[in-house]
Amino acid sequence: MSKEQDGDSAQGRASRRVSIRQVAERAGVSSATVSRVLTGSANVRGSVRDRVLAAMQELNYRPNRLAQSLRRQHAQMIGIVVSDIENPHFTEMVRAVEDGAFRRGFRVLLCNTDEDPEKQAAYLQMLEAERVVGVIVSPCASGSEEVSALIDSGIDVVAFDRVVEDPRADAVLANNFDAAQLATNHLIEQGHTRIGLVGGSVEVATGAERLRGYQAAMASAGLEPLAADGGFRIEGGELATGALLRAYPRPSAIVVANNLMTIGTLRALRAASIAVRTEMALVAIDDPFWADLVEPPITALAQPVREMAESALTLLFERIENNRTEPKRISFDFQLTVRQSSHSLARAR
Amino acid sequence: MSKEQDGDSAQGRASRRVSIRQVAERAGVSSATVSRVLTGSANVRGSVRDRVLAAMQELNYRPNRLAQSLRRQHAQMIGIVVSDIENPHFTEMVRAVEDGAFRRGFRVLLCNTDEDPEKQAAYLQMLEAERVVGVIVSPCASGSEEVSALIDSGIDVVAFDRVVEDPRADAVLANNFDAAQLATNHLIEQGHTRIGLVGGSVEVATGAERLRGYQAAMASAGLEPLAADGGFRIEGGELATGALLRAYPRPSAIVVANNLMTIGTLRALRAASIAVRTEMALVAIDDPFWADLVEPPITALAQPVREMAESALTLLFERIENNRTEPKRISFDFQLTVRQSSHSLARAR
DNA sequence: CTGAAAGCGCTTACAG
DNA sequence: CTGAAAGCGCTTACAG
Repeated sequence: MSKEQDGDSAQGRASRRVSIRQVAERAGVSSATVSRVLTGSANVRGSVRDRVLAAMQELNYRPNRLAQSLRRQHAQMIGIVVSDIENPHFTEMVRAVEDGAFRRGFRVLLCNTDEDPEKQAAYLQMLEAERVVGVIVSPCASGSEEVSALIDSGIDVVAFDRVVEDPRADAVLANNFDAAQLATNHLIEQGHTRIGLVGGSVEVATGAERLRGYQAAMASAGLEPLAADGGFRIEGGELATGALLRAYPRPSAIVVANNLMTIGTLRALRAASIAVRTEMALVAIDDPFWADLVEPPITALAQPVREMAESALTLLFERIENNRTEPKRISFDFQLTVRQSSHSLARAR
Repeated sequence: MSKEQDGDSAQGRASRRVSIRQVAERAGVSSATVSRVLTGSANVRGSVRDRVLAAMQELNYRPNRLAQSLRRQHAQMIGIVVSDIENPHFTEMVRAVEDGAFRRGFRVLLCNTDEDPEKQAAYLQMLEAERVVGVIVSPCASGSEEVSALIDSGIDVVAFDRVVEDPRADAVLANNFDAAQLATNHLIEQGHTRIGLVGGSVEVATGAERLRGYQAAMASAGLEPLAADGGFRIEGGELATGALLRAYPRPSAIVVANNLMTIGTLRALRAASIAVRTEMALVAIDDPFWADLVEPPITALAQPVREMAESALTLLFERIENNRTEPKRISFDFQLTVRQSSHSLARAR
């Protein structure tokens, strides 16, 4: 009822938005004062403040972020650029980033690139036009130009998973080389000698590093490497696994370089009626939630994605709020969880 | 090199942004004209247009979305409000929405509510302040006030999965009653008579509808219903399954009302050393990508999430671009995929 | 087809 | 502590 009494009651679609000005009028102060109580930046006399607050309430005032942002020269937003949010690795990362951003009063603009350099470029430029304060990006090949433009224009960027060329950016990385080496060594310790790799794209840094870690482990054990490229995707993993199965002698164990390809590998194995564990040992890099749901549960190397995401946010806000400028790079270790898919060859017999 | 020649070469962090004004000066036209070539809204003489374009190029001009949006009174953005993007159902939905929004030149603001009414309220108000053009929301209990405020202020909303109270909103729904009924009937046809339900929260419409569908199927077969509330979450599903297992006589089949709870059910069954299929038949509502990865593969009812998301976008843009005002409501059927987890009782013996 | 001018709704030195 | 005023970078009637 009280709502309806207001002179210019706001109902229906085309209702006039109430701005700082009408609040000021009703409270009998200047719009500058209203703005001051809004931002809490300057001191305002208690009684005046109360009048303003009351006026806001009565008029159902909502600040206009667009105006605030234009005035402040940036939006209270960060951009997240990932290749595909349907990859559980990024789903988790995005979830953690969203959470931390919300707590800090920032919104999140979601950008999927599909590993497409053009889409990435479009999104990066868009983020610049949108004047976000920062972006967390897991860059696909190239795109270094747009990243530099972003930084040039004063937007902070932290690279996630993969480095960007611009040395001014921060980076949160995982020790991919170590992970692949660890995975491979684990299988070697179980007595395997014919160990294949379903690897990711070597054009992507993570793919190349995981390949090298695998190769290093094989080399120092005096074993012959056997790698196929699965391009980090489900179908690729399926095809790559098929290729490994056709090798002679057929490997007795496989390291799979990410969670998506692991799905492909499981499919290929099922299609070929090859039993995981008894006929083919498996270690997966990435430890998605379904790794212990499948039968047998999969031995996996987990990245501390949540921690990594929080670290990325921390890095970002150190720049935004504390004006840090010297770039930082943080690396995280994977953690091996041994489940049933990687067995000792001895015991399997 | 040519970049460096510009009088006020823009380098380093604090570089002055180039605006429409400097472009206008360099091209020897008014800023109005620059704006016109920018928007493409009005005709501009060819030669003038070329001069402007050239000036933009030379100065590396980037339009300021913040200013555009303030002037136009809305941001080229839509908001997506879901309970949790880590639920594969929403992951897929968000992915599809992002895709369609990008194609239409819109950005996506991601909002996770965690089913928390306060967080949802905060996000809904934020979306209003941000002046997005529309929001797709899978609302948690309540929140109807903020939704109405959104619509009052001219922002279009379409409800996803669950209806909102405000009759002005569009809705994209799934036939939850039918799905649960179908799932239950499938198990009845296999000869099961003791069929439990791991249900979702009844405060949520989808939870209540799925429960009713289950109850209807049981009733018309003259069977006694046995339902436990799993709250649509993994742990809840685990607990609810535990409760069903303690019932006497123990059910020989379970319908699980969403994908998260199915994970919980699988865990509970494993913990109790009860074999899926031979000792406990299973039908899951939702068909996540891992449903055919587990052993045995799970019989599941899939929602056409992608289609539903596209439908939601279509609805939204009908309002935004074609000014449709009468509300629409679209329903989608689930599709049953029979896999190995639901067996005929006869054959199992 | 083009320009001068007003204005979107805020914030923030600058005075007092 | 408070107000008048300028300005963030655009767009869009209004004239011509």
